[in-house]
Amino acid sequence: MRVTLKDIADEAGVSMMTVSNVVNGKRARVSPETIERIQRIVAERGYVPSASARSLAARSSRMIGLLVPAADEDSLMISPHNVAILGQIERELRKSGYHLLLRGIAEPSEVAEALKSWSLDGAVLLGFLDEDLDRLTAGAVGNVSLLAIDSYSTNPLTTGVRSDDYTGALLAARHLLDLGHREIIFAAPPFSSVGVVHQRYDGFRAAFAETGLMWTERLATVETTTHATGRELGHRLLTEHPEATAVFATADILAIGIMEGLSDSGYDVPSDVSVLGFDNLDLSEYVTPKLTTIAQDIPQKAAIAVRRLLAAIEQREHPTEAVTLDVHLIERASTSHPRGARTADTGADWISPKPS
Amino acid sequence: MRVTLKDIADEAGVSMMTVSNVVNGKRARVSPETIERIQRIVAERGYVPSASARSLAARSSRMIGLLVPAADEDSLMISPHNVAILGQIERELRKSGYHLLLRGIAEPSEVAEALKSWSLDGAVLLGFLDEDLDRLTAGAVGNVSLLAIDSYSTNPLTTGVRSDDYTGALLAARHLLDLGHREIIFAAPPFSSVGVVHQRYDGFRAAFAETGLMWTERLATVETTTHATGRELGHRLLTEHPEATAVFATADILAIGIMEGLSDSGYDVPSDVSVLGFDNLDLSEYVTPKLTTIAQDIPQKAAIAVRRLLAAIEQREHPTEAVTLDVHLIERASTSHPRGARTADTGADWISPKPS
DNA sequence: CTGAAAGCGCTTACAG
DNA sequence: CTGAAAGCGCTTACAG
Repeated sequence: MRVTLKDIADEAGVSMMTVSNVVNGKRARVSPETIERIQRIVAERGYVPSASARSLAARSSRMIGLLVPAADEDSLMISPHNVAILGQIERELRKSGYHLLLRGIAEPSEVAEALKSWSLDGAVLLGFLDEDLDRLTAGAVGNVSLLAIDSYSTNPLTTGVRSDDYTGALLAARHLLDLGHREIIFAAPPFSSVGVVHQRYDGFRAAFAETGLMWTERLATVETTTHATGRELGHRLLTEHPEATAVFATADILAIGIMEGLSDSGYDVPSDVSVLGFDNLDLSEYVTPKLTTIAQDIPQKAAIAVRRLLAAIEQREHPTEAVTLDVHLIERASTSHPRGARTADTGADWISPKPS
Repeated sequence: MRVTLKDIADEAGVSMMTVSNVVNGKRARVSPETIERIQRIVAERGYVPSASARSLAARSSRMIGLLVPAADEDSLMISPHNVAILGQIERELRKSGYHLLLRGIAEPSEVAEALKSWSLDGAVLLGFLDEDLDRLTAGAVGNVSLLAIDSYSTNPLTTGVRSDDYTGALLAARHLLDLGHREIIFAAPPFSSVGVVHQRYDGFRAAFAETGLMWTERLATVETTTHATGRELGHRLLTEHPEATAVFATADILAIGIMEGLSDSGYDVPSDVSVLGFDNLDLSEYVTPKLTTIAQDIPQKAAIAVRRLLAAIEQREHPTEAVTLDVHLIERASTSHPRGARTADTGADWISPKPS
């Protein structure tokens, strides 16, 4: 039923080895005529090599794992940012003749399991916290290449590829400072001393330091980075921080939730409070007002990640230097100069909203 | 280096077969003590079976392909709707011990190629047009189960799982008719006589028929279902259809673009034009005004798809009856009664919008 | 309840 | 430039 190497070899009157060489593009070892004849037969018979057999014999699968966090009973929570990454990663792998195994990871041991089970040549870790990386890579075999997206971990088993989070936050804070804001809230999920959010925290504070100002610690913490928690934060923001005139949120989706929460509570963005995000999701242009944010080059991030991973795999070398990609500010309508006074009664001293 | 079945067998003093039976849960054939001893050794040694070897020997991979359209040089275009589906599919497969190969399909032949190469047990086709399904499944081998999401194709090789698109559009049109609208535009990508959009077209017209009204054919066609094309449509909508008071768009993302285009052109939604979408994306609650839309149960759609696919695989039967899932209307702020007169000057005869 | 043998479809040295 | 043989790590009948 299935067409095999042997079938092709028999029909072509050559050995399996020769067919194998042709199929795998090792043409130096075969005469041109033989190559052509074999290729014709392959096409005619619709021969497709068995990836399992190849993996088994060659100890390499040409398959890469894309590992993402998954609570045990939950669906994969793929953020809009990570969807874009995923799509690009698949494309880059496909272009290079690799396949992609998508796998949700509920427990650390599952990383090693996936790696071993399918003899994966490598894996991309997407969406994990740096704090968890060591535990996750614990059982990884020596010869698989691991790459973590958005990681600042110094874990020697993984390479990191990320945007310049420090500079992004610096640009964000600078923008708000330039507009005249002084009381700026840093809205973020809980963060430790390592990782993306901490970098943004550092960059944010650095902007104050530059200008000689002191940043009064105004952290607003959300449990998770979602629209819902952002909205909730928006509701209580000016109650808890009545002096605030601006918010920098570490993600667009969070910023958008905050804008809605503020709006619910009768505040206007940006005239009462400026809001600035991070990611430049498509979504940030769909909301009202359009979100000022920090843009990362997501396709480039994914492309570089794949290229580095494949380089490591194919040359059997493990580059450990991380890569950091540029970011820039995109100014839209959610930030403006601060007002002197503020009132929760939007009807009072009414300011003409931008035509929506 | 790698721990194999044989290693475990040797250490346990039994045959490979016995270990294989234990690992695969065929416990009826092994004594309890042996089972326990083997399981202990497996855990100690960190034995993970080789999926390639198993696939090769068993002619079944326990791997399912998730096949999505991909232009050759493009990244996977995964719509928000399909992201949700993807996450759920991965979860359901994982729960059942299957793995997921994610693959972009640029040419029809790649479907058969992916299927054969990895000896996939089955595949889910996500995001393809019904028109293309026959061509895509052409080279599919007999024993793989194929399932198409959102398909009305009668292709005998595939099962379809979809939402009740006809009823969804019916509910949408009824809602607008009930509000008093008569001049309603049907905004959609180009569609043929089969498939999701056509179903919605039929349901839409059926609502008019119910009430004894005639629907004057007011089709507004967009090239693709995206925010950008929607916005563009919004710009020209009332120029091309000055009598229109409402729009039903076949997707939320399109509806949201249309709202923005209308707004750009100085029209107010819903007081000038009501807009109604389809999908109930998270996004539909983030925009202003919040979008009235038709909700589908996406997790259920994915879960049922996987369950049916696995049932077909494990029982070696090919159910061909398609499944249709319920939908319902979610009324938010983008629809309201039509106005008698209309003017591009939103300030004119102002109607109080629903509190957002 | 347990085992020995054949075979799944390839690739990898090693020869010539 | 081409080939014969061994082996990758499993499962599948078939025996006992």
